[in-house]
Amino acid sequence: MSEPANPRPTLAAVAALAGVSASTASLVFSGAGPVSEATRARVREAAAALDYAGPDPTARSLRRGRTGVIGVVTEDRLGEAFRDPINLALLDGLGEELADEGYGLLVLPWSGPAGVDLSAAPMDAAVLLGCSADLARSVEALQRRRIPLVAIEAPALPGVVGIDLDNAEATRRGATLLRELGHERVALVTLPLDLDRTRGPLTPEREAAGSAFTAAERIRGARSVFPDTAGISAAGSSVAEGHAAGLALLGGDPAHRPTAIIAQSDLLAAGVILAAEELGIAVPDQLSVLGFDGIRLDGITTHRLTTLVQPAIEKGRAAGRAVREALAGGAPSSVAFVSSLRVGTTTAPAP
Amino acid sequence: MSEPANPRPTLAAVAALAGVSASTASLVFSGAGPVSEATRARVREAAAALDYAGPDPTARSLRRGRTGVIGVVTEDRLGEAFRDPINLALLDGLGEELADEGYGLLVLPWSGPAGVDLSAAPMDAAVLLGCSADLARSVEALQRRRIPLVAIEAPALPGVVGIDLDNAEATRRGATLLRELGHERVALVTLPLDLDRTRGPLTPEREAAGSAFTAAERIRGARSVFPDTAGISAAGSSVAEGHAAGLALLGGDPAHRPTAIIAQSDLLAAGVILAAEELGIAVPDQLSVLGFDGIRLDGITTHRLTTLVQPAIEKGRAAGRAVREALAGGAPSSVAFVSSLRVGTTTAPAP
DNA sequence: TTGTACGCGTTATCAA
DNA sequence: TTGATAACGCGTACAA
Repeated sequence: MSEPANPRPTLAAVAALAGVSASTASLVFSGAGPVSEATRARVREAAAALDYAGPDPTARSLRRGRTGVIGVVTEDRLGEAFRDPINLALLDGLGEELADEGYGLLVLPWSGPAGVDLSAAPMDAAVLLGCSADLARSVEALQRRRIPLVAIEAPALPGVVGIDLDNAEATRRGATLLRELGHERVALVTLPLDLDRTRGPLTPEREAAGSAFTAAERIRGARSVFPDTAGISAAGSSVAEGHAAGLALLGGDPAHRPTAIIAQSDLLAAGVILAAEELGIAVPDQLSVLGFDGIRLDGITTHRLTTLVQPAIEKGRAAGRAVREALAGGAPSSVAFVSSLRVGTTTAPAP
Repeated sequence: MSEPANPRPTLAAVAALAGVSASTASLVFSGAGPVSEATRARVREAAAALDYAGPDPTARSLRRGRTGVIGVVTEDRLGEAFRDPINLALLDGLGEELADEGYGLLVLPWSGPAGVDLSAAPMDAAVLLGCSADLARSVEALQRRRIPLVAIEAPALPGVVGIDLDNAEATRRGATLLRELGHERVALVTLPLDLDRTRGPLTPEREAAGSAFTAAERIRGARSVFPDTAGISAAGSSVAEGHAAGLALLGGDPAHRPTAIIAQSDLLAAGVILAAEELGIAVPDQLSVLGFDGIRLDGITTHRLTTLVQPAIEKGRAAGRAVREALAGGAPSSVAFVSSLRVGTTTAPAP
């Protein structure tokens, strides 16, 4: 006398128990269409009796042609991708525009051939978060599915809505400030150049082989002011990485050591400052440090970082709105955001 | 002469073009079943000609009864939930066990009635991340769907696999250390007590009304050593919140001010230390600080925090494994993890 | 090795 | 206001 398995009841079962047709029962749950109070009550009763959870999402998706899911394609391991405050802000913005509208966000860590199969994940649209590397391949796989695609800071691609940032121009403005302060020996601490994310000195070969769009753009902006600037590419956007890069750049002969460092993120910049302090190099008197992002650095440093503030949440919102517009049948256009230079206490005239 | 719309081709269309039946074409894409090289090639060709992206995920899900999606139910706004390093570590662990197996993670921010509809999201199983509040209601909605449920640090619930932590016992061990060091005036800085997340002094009313399981357990552990300990509940797990709480607790008369503070997270503890330093209170000589979590505090503080190290990634992995086991037809059992006290440089004998 | 038949659980359309 | 019918796009017995 074993308890019978209790399989998921179907709409048909509920309808049968209520003594109505499946289509009528469907109306009760979807709310679309006129149903008499009496039958509505009977159907609800039957549903309760069977412990019916409502229409099966998969069947509904198939029938309606919509899943209510938006894919968010990230390049990294999951935790890694979301350790970047900028991506978190983006997620917040996306959430405001999408999750609050009832969409779920399907996070798809995708690095090249590994990871989730982009062509098999159920979704109505996709947002590409940090996929500048190998972007083309993932876009290709997704475009075949005829779903709207939104890419954050990626090279322009036909049929893909871009949410862009003035990475080169903004960095150029920051570099110009340093130049005006008299700096000549300037070094770079960049974001990872590619999927490998290995820390190491910038070389023409490594830069050429790099696939990270944002990093490359910011390098370009810096070089437009300091043409031959060298530096180090970090293995991630973190205080620890900035610290390591800072030690490497600042450990040498004081006469030749850089008087300013352009870091490609605020976390990297904070790490550089930490390294400088450890080495007894005063910021900003002996070393100016420029960041990028404009995030809050609670507790990490007491300096007010000079940095390029980017509208990260706005970028997420714009991406979310683009998705909604596309799903509504519209043809959203790309958006370009601009960063603003916020001068803090980490930049000063060259010593 | 407008370009005709290019609708998503179906498997049937591909089959037709290739001159085979739909079922044969299906075999080509699923790989299951023997197909001659010749027909396989013809089907692939037809698919290429039509720019076919592969079987429709939704239809496939309906037919197979699996979506390949695991829901991750979070309590907060998205960015907020992932700003907690512990949740990030959990996500990493989950990713290792699930994303690497091809599952996508569907992030569902759910706070009470608002947010995504849990009964409408397509998923094969769900992991409840920080849903101790209002847990019962979300579990109810999900259990009707007959999908496996895994809850991280939640009150035991029938039919839900628990991934638990010794929050009370671990805190008790930390508190015991403080007691042995001679501390008597001890204050708490707790995680948010409920969904409201308002910062404020602990009162019996607020504690009773609180719904956050982890916070309550850790309070319980602390009180088992210091029965009447009061304190402040933070509005989140961040350095800034810890800082604010620290200022409030330490600003008073030195003769009555606490000599030790038990913070319920490392970020809160770091904030408390910052506040103490601002007030000229030396850590650990004049104030001992205890954290919880055992995360890396790169750059935030130079102290080595005395804290309770919890195996966060392991928790995520365990949750992922439980999901896989349940999906494979097994009956995974709950797992209880233990934290270990790591004594650093932020605790010392009471002054 | 290939094709036929059927159903997965819904919802849209239309007629009653 | 309700019900019958037909898809949605695919996978899987089973038969050929």
